[in-house]
Amino acid sequence: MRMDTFEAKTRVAKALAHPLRLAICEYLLNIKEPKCVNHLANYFKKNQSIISKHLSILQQVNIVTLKKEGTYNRYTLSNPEQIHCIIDAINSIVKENALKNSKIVEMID
Amino acid sequence: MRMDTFEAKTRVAKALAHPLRLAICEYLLNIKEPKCVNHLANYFKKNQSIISKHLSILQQVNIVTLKKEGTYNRYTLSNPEQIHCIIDAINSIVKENALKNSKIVEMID
DNA sequence: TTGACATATTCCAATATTGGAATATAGTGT
DNA sequence: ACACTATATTCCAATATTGGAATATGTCAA
Repeated sequence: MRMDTFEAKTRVAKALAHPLRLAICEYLLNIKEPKCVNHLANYFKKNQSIISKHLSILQQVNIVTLKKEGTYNRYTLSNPEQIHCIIDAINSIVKENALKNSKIVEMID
Repeated sequence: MRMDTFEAKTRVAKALAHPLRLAICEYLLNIKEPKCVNHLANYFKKNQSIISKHLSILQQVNIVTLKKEGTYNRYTLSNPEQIHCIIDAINSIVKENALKNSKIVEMID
């Protein structure tokens, strides 16, 4: 198995592996509209520079696309279907884990 | 938006965000059989301790399940369908990026 | 019990990621 | 040119992740 193939895949996975970046992706997925840095900063109650940096990380692996409109930089998901698949799958795993843990708690009680 | 929800999701995403762990998942997905640490160590040409540690990380978020058989610890994917979705989606994004980059190279030529 | 094998864990140094503050860049209107 | 707004980037200290070596645990069979 060639490991170098996995470097590119890992870059994408890493880009998603941060709570704020994952939240931004889920938000952009639901809102279905390009959103600017300031809007996201207000929405997530974070510094503009933090949001900008995280968007840059997402953009580097083409999870997100930037469209400039005047002074506004509006970001959208580049591949909404794929991001949808990933987020759904992750949510499903997390839900199953929560369910499993609650059953373990029942056994202890 | 509640950020604490994303902590659990991020744990899963982080577990996948490593070239060897992603490769292990893809391998287990294709092989469809529980594999032991030693087998994976040989296959990926890595130390037993490295493989064991990465499997432990995958197990902590229930990406992988351990079945003990004598001295052998055999690991399988806990949620093959979801992992399949995630890996397919990541591969699709990576492929699209490669295509896009090759087109940019064409434009330069 | 002892040895052999399979696996897990601990410790540690190197490296990577992170957030915050400050600074830089860029566009728009006056 | 200037101020104003939106965004990006740089620098830095704190924290997290990593691989490798050594060590510990666990199982079986002689």
